Amino acid sequence: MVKTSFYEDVYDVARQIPQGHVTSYGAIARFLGTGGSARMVGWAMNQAHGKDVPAHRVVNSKGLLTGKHHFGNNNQMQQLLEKEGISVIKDQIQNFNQVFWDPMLELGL
DNA sequence: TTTCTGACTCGAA
DNA sequence: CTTCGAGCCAGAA
Repeated sequence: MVKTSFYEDVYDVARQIPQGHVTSYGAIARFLGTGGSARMVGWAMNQAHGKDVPAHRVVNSKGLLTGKHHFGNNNQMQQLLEKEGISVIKDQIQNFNQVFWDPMLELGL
């Protein structure tokens, strides 16, 4: 795997998130080896607009839709997630541990 | 080079 | 419940 920029690594992982599943910024950050630079992942997602990156499948460690405000409408992120079979109530993903997808388990296997 | 910022995370009060 | 501080790091100006 050719390492280019931090962003491409983030996008690459995000694109591999299965439909109906989500992961956290921190999980991606740890997988990339950047450790606690979860902020960078979120920042990368900010630029993910216009790319094939399902940013709506990336939430914070609590399963909260912290970045929903960047999807345009306040409820677009939730709509997308529910469309994939994920229940979201008040920005909180239900059954979070059941829909959580850890890149370490799939890509780092 | 320095400074600032951020869709984070954890712990503490 | 809320608020705060500190750690963390890539990129832009």
